Amino acid sequence: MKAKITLSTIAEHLGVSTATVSLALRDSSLVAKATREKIKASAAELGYIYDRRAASLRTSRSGIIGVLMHDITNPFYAEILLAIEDELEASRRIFLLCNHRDNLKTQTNFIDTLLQFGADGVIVSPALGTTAQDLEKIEHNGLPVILIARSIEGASVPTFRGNDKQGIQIATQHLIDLGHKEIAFIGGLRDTITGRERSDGYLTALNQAGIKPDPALQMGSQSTRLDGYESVRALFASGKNPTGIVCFNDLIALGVMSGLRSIGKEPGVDVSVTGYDNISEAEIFSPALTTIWNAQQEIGKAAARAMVETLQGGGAGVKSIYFEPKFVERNSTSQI
Amino acid sequence: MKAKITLSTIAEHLGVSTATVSLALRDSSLVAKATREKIKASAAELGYIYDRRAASLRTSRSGIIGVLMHDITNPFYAEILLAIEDELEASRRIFLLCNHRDNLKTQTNFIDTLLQFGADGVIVSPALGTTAQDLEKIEHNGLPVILIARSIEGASVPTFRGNDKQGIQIATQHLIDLGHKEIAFIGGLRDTITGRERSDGYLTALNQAGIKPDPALQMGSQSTRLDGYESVRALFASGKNPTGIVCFNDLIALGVMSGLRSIGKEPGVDVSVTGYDNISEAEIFSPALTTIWNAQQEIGKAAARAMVETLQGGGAGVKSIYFEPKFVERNSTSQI
DNA sequence: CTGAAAGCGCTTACAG
DNA sequence: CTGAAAGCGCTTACAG
Repeated sequence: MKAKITLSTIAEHLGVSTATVSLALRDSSLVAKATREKIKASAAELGYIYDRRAASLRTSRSGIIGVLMHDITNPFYAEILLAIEDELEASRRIFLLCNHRDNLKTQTNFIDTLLQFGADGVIVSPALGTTAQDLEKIEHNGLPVILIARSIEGASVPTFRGNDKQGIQIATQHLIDLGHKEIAFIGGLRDTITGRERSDGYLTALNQAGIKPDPALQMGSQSTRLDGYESVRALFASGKNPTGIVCFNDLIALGVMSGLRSIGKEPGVDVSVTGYDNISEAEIFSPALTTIWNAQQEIGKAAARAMVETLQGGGAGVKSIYFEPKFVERNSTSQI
Repeated sequence: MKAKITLSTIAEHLGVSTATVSLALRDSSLVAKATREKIKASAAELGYIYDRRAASLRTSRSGIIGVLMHDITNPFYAEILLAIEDELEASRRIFLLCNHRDNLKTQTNFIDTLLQFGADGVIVSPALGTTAQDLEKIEHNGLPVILIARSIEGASVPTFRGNDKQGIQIATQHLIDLGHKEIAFIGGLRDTITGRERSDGYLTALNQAGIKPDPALQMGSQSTRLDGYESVRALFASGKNPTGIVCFNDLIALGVMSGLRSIGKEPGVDVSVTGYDNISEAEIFSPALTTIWNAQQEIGKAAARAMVETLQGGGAGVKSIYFEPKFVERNSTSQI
């Protein structure tokens, strides 16, 4: 371990001031080109490491964007994250990631940490139970907030997500068009906005088709493969025999298809299954999953852009966007 | 947005010094209990936010641990991460995560960022092409390094991973014991240490059984579901007809099983498939995957503990561990 | 084009 | 038990 190299080390080394070194390293035209080159060369040679803590303390800008998500192991969020990453990279900002798994305490702790590090802004897919006041607290401390995937009632922050009710309605209608009458809806927590809206879309489609919804066919849960697997097994074990299943998301659908196989039913043949999101795996599963694209790439890109714009002072122009879902038909659904 | 509340705001407010406030907020017994209480109450009331940049600048400790991984969407790494998270939480440290996707440049950039923020240490699953010198550069800047999942030749840093050669040998032997003779090996990059060791384990088992390895049955690749899916389809399309497939990891195996189905072959019946890692999904896929447990929970826990120990000055006692793989038999393999 | 000086918000000897 | 003062490593007016 070596002694720390700072601006003054370089300044002394070359007989200039730290102000000059600081400006030169940021390539300011205030410093003569020759001096700049000399300083940069010296910095590289000495192995100088820029101290962001000091700089951030002085400027009160940190270049940090906090990103909070439910579950990065869910490809839907991973794909949003990729898009954010691509977008922020161009702006030379870095992001701190928190996987809160719908735990409000984890979310709160992380936000406190962001505040302590002087983060510039936060993009958040809010944990269950997040209130408009929670978001106001962040904004009150000077950080712009942007919501993705879930909206919060009463919050006046830009929000980027899909039109969930419409999306699930399309999926349900697709099964109805194929002749299905006993259609289950599996996954999603009813106390989230997405859970409610998707449930709504399902019920609306059934009602429009004159099918009476059966509460025993509606099973809420978290949204992992395991939840789908267990729910569908429980459903059939309870004596129900739906021929179509609308799933809250693709992960649930993949779990449901595995669960169906485990009880001797072939998905796409014996039971039709729809997903939601269109994660990349949907295409390569067998049977390939009929699903609804949930605009994850667009959501990530729009959120990151809106954040950068806001930080550059153009936040007034940022508007919430509800992306149109797109239907993707594959092999997991068929005529009854 | 309010004016910033600092130690001096509180100090002025109560007519004490900032030194006293600083000590009181960290609950130092140097400050009278009554004073402490008063200060804490005032801090809470004013909405004081501790400035870690300033503190870290002063103490040159940041409480940040960097964690670098190939791919957090791979549950193997996600499960390691969970274990690290649990362990670090207890020590009041936070971690910064980087998903480098085997891109050396992404890794380098992130490490530079860590250095700039004055991180205390780094736990890394190194990107392809990382050298012992790269790690030395980090240590040279005062950060202890701990490796997980992959080791680096010539590096003298603590490493926590499984015994890969042995693990794959067990899987291959299992297929041999079931009577398979045409056994493929799919996935993994041969230029990584894990890729080489697992390939080695496969070849060793075949050789011991007197089976001549066929190069056309060995397909290296990245390690996603999609890679498994495409590889197995290409393999059968090329005219080969293995009855058993040893996969580099579980994700590959899941992709392979989907790929088999897509060409009309039933995994576990027509073709036996083994995985590696034992991620949670292995158990709920249909057929449930026969695989090798790769100690991910243990790896994460050991790495985080070793890091905390090192930072507390007990690093001399930290030794590398190669965890024993465990065979888990399920339904994706059967007698030929 | 370059330098001297102040200050961001902490913590830590040191003095009393 | 409490306070005054220095200093961590930057950046930014300001002066020349």
